[in-house]
Amino acid sequence: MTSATISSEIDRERFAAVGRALADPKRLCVLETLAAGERSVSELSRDVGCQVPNMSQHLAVLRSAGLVATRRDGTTVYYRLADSRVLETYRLIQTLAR
Amino acid sequence: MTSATISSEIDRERFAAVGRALADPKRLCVLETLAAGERSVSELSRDVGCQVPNMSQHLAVLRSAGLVATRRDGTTVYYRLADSRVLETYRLIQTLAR
DNA sequence: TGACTACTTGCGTATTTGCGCAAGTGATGA
DNA sequence: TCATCACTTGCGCAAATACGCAAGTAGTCA
Repeated sequence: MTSATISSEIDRERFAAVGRALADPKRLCVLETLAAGERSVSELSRDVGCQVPNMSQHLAVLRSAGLVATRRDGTTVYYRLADSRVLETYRLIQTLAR
Repeated sequence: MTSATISSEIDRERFAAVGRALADPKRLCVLETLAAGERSVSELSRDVGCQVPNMSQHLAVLRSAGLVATRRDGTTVYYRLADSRVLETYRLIQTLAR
């Protein structure tokens, strides 16, 4: 099939939320880091280069878009990619950006 | 390969521009419409349901992200999807949005 | 219970984005 | 050249977003 299914406005709003999650370089950096394995918030904060509260907010965006998942161990929260399609999508976007 | 390549900040900025282009429901509606074939600005404006200047701005975003291409015929500008990967990416995003 | 670590949330601010409306540009045809 | 159609650009405003900093919450351990 070459033609697209026409979505409802409500569905497009959800799809756009995924787009928004992918619309910030710091969040993309998070995805790249998580591709190597799960990381805590403070680790991500250090690797990406921003403050912990700011990282927490970025992670909330990724999380509510369903791109990352979490696991708690004691006081530490570990984030991971929610699905292999996340990286697949990001790679496609990379090839798309000329 | 499962691990991701770490990009430069400059590259991630370009990738994020693609994300931003995909971050608005009206622009996603444009992509769905263009999946059926090229359309003029006024046609898109009518189909998507917004004013022509607004559509022109949305198209500029999609264009500068490299997602759509144009062809001029007289006074009419026809827009089309720039690449089959655009729709491929959008479909992946659709499956990703739970 | 109290101190500590790890993270989240609230708040104020600067920047960006989407939109409507008006004005500008560019190609066509009388 | 002038009028017209199709589109783009400029401008002002409201809403959304990213950020830093302060405060709050949650789990652990003495």
